[in-house]
Amino acid sequence: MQNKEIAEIFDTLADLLEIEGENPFKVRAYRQASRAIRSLYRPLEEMVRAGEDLTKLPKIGSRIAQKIEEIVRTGKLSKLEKLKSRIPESLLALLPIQGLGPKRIKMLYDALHIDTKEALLKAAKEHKISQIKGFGAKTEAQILEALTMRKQQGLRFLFCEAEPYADALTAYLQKAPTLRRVTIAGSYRRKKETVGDLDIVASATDPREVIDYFTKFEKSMHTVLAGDTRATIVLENGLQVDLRVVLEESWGSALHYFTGSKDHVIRLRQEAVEMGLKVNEYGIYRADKRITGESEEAVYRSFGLDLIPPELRENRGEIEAARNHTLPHLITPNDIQGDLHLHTHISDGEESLEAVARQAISLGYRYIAITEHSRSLPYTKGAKSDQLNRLFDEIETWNRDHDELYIFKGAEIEILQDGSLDIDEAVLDRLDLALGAIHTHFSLSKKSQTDRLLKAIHNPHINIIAHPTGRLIQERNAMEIDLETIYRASAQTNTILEINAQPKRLDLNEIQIKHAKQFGVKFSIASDAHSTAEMRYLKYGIHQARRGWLEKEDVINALPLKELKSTLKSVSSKGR
DNA sequence: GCCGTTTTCGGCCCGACTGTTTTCAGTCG
Repeated sequence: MQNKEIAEIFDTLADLLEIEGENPFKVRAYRQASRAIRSLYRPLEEMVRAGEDLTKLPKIGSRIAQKIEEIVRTGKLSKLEKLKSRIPESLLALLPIQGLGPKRIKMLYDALHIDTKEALLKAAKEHKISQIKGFGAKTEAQILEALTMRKQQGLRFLFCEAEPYADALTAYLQKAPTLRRVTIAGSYRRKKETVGDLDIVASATDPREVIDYFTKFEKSMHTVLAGDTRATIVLENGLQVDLRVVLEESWGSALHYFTGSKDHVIRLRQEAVEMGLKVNEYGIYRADKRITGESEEAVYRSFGLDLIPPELRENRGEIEAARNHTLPHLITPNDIQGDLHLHTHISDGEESLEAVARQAISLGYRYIAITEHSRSLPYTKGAKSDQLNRLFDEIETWNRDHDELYIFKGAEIEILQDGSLDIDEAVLDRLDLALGAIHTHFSLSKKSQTDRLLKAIHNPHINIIAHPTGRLIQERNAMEIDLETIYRASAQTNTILEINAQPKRLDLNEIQIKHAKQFGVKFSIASDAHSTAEMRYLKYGIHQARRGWLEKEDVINALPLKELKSTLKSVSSKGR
């Protein structure tokens, strides 16, 4: 039982209890516990087995600790099972529908026994919903419409999918009448790997004018709501966009509030209450007197905190660090000196060595590594030894003729099921840099998978473990691995862990990165590009690294060429 | 159900918008 699954049980419990009408604070306690569990480094299963005191964890008290123990022991939670016998679990599918919350779902169920989307659709079409007390024709129409929207399916967009729309909206809004400033806030500003919607904050002398202008955006399909200071539209691709417009004096407070995360903001508001202050999106107030709110710096300063970068605002220790002036100096794109995971048309890439090298130069890199797949993978068109040898000759020629960019002779070597490497010894000897990677057998037992990776980590030829957990966002779960063991072994052998920047991978994730760093692990942020265009993906890896609290010193491809070369040598002398 | 240098009881962030209310509940962020 993974932490994620335990967290899901508490989410389900919270949702069903809320529909049943349970005390909202109790419901929230379960949700907070769920979020806390998702942020944990260590598997709860392991902690329970070791008899550790779970109530030491934030948001976990004695009652929830007992429930976690029950879940780990039996795989189920009897309280939830009993609840399901009173309320059909299928009602949960109705919660994401815009405009439907727990109260109305309960009313629909009590009045018409609606317990599925299909039943809801049928009732709406037959105009039965508008006849229920508390519902009307507009609500019925709204439900019908919401049933066809993407958001109600609970789907999130990859950051890079939202990006072009974010850019287009920013450019569009900059021309809005009376506008002063505009910024995309929310999870997009925090650089999360996926975003549920776009939150935009603007300041203007006449907010209403900006709202009107916003709803006329050409890619808007539908206006969900539009008031004096707020509006919501849905774009052609189903992406929902919320705009909030404030006066210039509230810019900082509004930006802070709409950047979130929710946990971060609530935490600060709780502290505000203790300090006798009130915080809302318009400013910070003592009694009824407004103290500040014009900038984010000022907002944090009024709490005695340093400015916290958006990527860290998750209530995972950043507030304490800001108070102690120990926030990390996060790595920036300018720190990156090169990209250590790249493909050309020799394996499954699209372009030539020359094209990749030229692109690297235009990106300002000092070095790159070409890392073709080793032979065993049919779908990745693994390179044969003679092909690799010719490629390496070509690289050596390049390095002889060019000073501006150094190319490492690399390979992405398949780690076989037993942990051995799928590559010819002769090729191995010519490599400057070897990535070890897993592309098959994702569902081995935790023990076998961990042993498989450990063997590769201890292999003196392997410098970097590429996309260590194998997850694909919204497609494939991370492999079951004992990550602490992997971090410890990586640190001990100076084996680098990759932060793979492919938008669907972003592997390791931010929680794993932050945890691994505590073990002394070093990282490579790499694009894994299969075309020159994809080389720009590296920035998504930087997002992830920043969310994982990484500094320049944690990242080997922020090193100058000479130091990187000696670092790679020290890796291949591991275990000797 | 969690939490605690004012507390082991009594709090729990705060506000906008909509529809169906006849003064506000529900939903959302």
